[in-house]
Amino acid sequence: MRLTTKGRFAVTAMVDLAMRQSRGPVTLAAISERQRISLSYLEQLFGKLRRHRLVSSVRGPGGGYNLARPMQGISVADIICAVDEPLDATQCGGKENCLDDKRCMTHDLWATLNAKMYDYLSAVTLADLVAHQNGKHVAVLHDWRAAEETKPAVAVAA
Amino acid sequence: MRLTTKGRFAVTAMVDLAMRQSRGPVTLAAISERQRISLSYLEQLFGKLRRHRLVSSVRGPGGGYNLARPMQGISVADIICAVDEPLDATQCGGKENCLDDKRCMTHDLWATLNAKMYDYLSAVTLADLVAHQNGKHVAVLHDWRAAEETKPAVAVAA
DNA sequence: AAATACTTGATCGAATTTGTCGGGCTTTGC
DNA sequence: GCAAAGCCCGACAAATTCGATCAAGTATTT
Repeated sequence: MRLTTKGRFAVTAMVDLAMRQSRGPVTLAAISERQRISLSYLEQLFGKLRRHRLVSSVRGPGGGYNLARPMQGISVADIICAVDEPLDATQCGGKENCLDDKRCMTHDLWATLNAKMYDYLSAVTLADLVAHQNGKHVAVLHDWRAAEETKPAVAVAA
Repeated sequence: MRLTTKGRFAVTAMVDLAMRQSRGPVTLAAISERQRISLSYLEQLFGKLRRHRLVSSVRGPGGGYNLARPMQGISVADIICAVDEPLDATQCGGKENCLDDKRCMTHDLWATLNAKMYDYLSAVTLADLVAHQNGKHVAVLHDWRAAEETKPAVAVAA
């Protein structure tokens, strides 16, 4: 799972959409203005989001986009995967013949790390982000890590 | 914090280095061959890693690179930050005047999410990855999330 | 029913980033 | 001095990012 500005834009736009869709379809032009994202870019992003069934569109005046599911059912990981499609490319191509002998170090390494990132981002839903945005306390966004007893060798100062 | 293939390459190379540096300096040519990363690219990467004091170099025959600190003190986040320098660019430029009224949604949103990713990747050290590579069980790479009682609203099926 | 405004949908293009190749230079052990 | 290595640079293709323009669909108005 890659984590780029593209995914950020998509998540930002989706949060904006989630916060307003109670008042009917939301236009990309409005999101573009509020979030300062180029309209053209949003169009591409929402094209992918629509093809991945995360949003549905209503054309014509008064139209715009709606969430395809309740926002409790849409995770950050869903959004990022939708816009960042080519999610694999572990450089070995997913096969195991990546290196001479056994499967390359990279493969297992990143598979593990990727799974962790994915786990976390799957646990954060649009509803969580909207609640956080409204000043509420959201568990996933604060005490996600285990208590002290499972904390590993702590990282060095950044 | 961005998460791109560049960072992956750097981490892979650093794990390779960590696994062999007990036998003295490791040459980029050797890493290049083992990990199938272009030598020139490795040079660029290690240039940054050296400038960020994560590795030190020894010139001349028999030379190569060493870790600048023990591998327990080098986190994945350190490596990624070193090679991905322009880490900010939250599109609002770090200021708070990014949107009309209050600081833009994006800012706070990604600051939070970023901090989580960073926290996690800071907790994983080169030593952890090497141990995992050697088939040992490493806590951070498995049960990182809190026990059931703190688990938040669970994510939807992917 | 036709015109029109609004909004999605698709295609193209420039700018940036990735990753590779090649060369030349410097340091240093032999 | 020679060869092994780091170091630095510029050129390059490929992929990604970001933006602009045009085409198509639909509700409202006339």
